[in-house]
Amino acid sequence: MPSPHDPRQNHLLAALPVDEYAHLLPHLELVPMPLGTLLYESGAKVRHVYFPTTAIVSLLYVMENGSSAEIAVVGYDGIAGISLFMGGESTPNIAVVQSAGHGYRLKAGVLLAEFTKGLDLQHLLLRYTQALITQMAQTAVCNRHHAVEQQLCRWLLLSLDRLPTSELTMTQDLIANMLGVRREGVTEAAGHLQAAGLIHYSRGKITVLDRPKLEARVCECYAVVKRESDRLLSDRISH
Amino acid sequence: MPSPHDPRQNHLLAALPVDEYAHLLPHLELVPMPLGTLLYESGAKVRHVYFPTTAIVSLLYVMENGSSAEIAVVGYDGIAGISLFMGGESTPNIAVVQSAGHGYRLKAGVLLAEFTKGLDLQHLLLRYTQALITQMAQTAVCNRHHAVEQQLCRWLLLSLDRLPTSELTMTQDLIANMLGVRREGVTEAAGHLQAAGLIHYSRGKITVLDRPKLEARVCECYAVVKRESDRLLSDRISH
DNA sequence: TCGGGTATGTGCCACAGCGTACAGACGCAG
DNA sequence: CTGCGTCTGTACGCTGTGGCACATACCCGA
Repeated sequence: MPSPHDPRQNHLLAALPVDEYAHLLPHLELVPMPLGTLLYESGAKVRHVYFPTTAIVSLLYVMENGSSAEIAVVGYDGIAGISLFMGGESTPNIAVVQSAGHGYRLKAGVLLAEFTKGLDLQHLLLRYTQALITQMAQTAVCNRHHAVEQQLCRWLLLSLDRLPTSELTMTQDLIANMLGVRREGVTEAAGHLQAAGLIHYSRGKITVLDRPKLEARVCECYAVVKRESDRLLSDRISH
Repeated sequence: MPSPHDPRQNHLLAALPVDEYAHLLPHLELVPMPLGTLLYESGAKVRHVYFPTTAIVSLLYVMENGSSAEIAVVGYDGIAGISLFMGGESTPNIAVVQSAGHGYRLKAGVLLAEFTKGLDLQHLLLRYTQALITQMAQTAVCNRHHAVEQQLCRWLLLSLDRLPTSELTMTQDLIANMLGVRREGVTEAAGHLQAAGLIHYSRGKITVLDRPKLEARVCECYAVVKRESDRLLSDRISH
């Protein structure tokens, strides 16, 4: 009988060849990741990296005045803590659990040792980092040019892609913090989407009813990120 | 008598230990980089990487409707073409010369071979990439929360940091394309700065008269990027 | 069952930025 | 010196979003 938890639910771990995976496996520690957990603080040294399986992690920048903006989002497709192997050990951003679930964590030293060998893990993590860079770049573009409603669509789709069901637990207030807009703006945009029958929500539960229509309404940013992620992280790793 | 052109004007090349630098040196090709040169197209395979010395390169995303937004800027502090060693070979962005000058380019294969050895060059490029990530993330934040005038200040300071003089050749129209705003918005913001005696400009020449006051008026984004770049790329590389 | 906290809906005003149009101002080529 | 193209300045209305205030709806626990 298979365990409900398996590190290979994370796509990066799943893409590793068996021998490299075997090196990491004894060190992978299953951790619950409840909503709101702070994985990294701004400027703090990274002690563990996290491979989410069912949780979703949000990378945020918090401004001096307290308002915030989401930079990128990480789910079972990725890893939180790239500054470790990029060599900086910390970033000015924070990482917060946006959707509760589980993940596997690894002590910094273990990952670094394996990364330094320069084998498949390194290639994989660097390609993933490039996908993350694309996501950040597109976030910048979207923040510049697109309306709140479109950004909400993008955000919903990015979350949906990282969840097993089409229901997400997330208040409008939290979404507003992620997007860096007013809560009322989210209320209004979500009202439109609900009126059009694309979603249903009530008190922190959002259900996506019609994903195709959502994709029809989103800005090009979503597709750019999706296409690039698929390209970079198709299971066949090309060297 | 020293040549006016020296690869070590580029800080990444300058930070390399002599033996690794020696491997690259025979392959480094001095190239003029006139204003507007397209170094990479969206999705095109990277054939060369560029180490600017006196030129400045802008990484842009161009939307389907033709409008654009700057993602990050690269000068003598960096390298254009990170997708090569990150493993993706291409990105959805373009790279354009924003300020004319020179740089050294290297064939993709040469850089990749040296990068794969996993020595100082690799560490250096990855740390630089992290600095670039910070710049992108902060661009996203700035686009979300800050006014055009502050973004103009940030843009001027980022450019100034990568130039030898305090004069930049750049029409307001071009700046507007970079920032992804209207030309009139730049005119207005620049008018304020000129009235306050911070800058002087006329027909494509902008002279910064009072940098300290410019730094006083810029949003926190500039300092975040600067601090992180300095931290990651101080000449002593820590392993 | 009732109360209090939380989540959502709505309205109002202010204003920055967009789209558009057009008027100077400057510089270079002829 | 003249004319034309380019760059910069200014004005107008419009809309999306921010800041604020408050009303309603829902849930959970006492």
